[in-house]
Amino acid sequence: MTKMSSQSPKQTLFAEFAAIAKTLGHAHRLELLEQLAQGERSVETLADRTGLTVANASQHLQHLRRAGLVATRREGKFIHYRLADETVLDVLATIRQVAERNVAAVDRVVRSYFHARDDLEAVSRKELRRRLREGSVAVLDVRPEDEFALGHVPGALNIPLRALEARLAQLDPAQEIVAYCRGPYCVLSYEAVAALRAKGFKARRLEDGLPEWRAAGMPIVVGGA
Amino acid sequence: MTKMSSQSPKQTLFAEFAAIAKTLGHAHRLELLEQLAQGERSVETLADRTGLTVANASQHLQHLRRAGLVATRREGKFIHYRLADETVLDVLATIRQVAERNVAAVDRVVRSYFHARDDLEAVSRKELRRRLREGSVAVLDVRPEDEFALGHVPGALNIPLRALEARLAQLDPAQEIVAYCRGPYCVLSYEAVAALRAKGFKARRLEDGLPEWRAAGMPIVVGGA
DNA sequence: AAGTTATTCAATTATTCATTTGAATGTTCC
DNA sequence: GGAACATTCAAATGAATAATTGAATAACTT
Repeated sequence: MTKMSSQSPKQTLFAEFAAIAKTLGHAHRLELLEQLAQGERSVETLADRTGLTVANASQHLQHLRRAGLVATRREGKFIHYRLADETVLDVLATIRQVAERNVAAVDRVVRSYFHARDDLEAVSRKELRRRLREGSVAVLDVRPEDEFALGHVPGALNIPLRALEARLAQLDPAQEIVAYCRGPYCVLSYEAVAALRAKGFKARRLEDGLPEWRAAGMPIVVGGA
Repeated sequence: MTKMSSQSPKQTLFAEFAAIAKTLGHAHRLELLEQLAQGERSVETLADRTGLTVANASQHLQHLRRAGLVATRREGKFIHYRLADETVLDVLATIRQVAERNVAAVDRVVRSYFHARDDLEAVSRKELRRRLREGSVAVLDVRPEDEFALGHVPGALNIPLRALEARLAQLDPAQEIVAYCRGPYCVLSYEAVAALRAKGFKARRLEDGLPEWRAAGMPIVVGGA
């Protein structure tokens, strides 16, 4: 990265910025970062979640670490990776923004697969916080248990999407339900809302997902089910 | 980019995001974008400013265009490139932020070459706007004439850095001077401030540069010297 | 100390990328 | 129409990157 000492300071900086961008320039690494946005993770877990081999995940993670995007912590035989910084999420968010605005293909996918927009309008973070205080809403976290354990919205009930059908009895049909999952492009909460509505529940999505909730400084509870 | 139709929507999106990031992952392209942040430019001008051959600049520009980061407009024999969107600047800014926070090499360069921090504290945009209204300050644009012509702070005097020494007489020694140039890592204004101070002027830098001023919604004047 | 497990390293192969060169478009000007 | 110019294209080169494999570390367990 910093081989040439004979370049101007500006060129040095641009080379470093480029190195960061280049590191973000791979779908697998973005997936790893999305996972890490939920919380700390071991290499094996990450490999599992992203469908990569352990060796391959390890390589990509090291790439991310060299670029300063993630950090590690050893605990026994495990090495836990985490995002280096909240600003990493900001970069991802701005890239999304550029893509949604300027890449037709992205706009198309987002429109067709995600926001069946007019239909499933999302609840804003502020609105959810207000209604949590009032107690006028039930919050449903449809992510896997372990992600829930790493942090969730206070008072949220954790029912992973695949278990939802079987556990409908735990939900109060009288109260409106707000479902959330991993982030803006996580389909879990969309599917949860669709499933709940089919069963006659009043349900909506939270805008984005837990990492964005956390990043916005909203309250988080850490710990078991 | 969009070859596989057999992937999930999320994977499609991540692949598109990665394509954008990868496009940003080259120092030359970042330099081109920095130039474009000043305003529209022809290929030859861009090649000139960045020290690239025309063919090479053209290739990189097309790469940027394919990624949706820049747009073009033909005018006679010239093809003018411009940023596709203001959000492109946001991505660059967040990458800078991550780099300054998490890459030691960047922090080092920024500290040593740029903010001789405590010494040359920058004027905020808001403060400059206020003082412009009051008329309690002289604004100095030290970029080349053509960049000045593409847009500048109202009332700014344009003296490119290399002409500064010769044109000191145009400046009022009684009034404080605020100098600016292309952006956070443009050295021109640092050097201008240093030069002015050496001559006994009271001078400070504007934070960042013109593109950021513009992006913040501050007033801009377009047109000749 | 030997075995187990999590992660990384090193070496290999296939692929993609950056740059240069010279030719090809498309536009203006005469 | 033909010369002059700005830009792009196509092909070729060398360099960098991604994924796989099997071996090497490093920590825990017994």
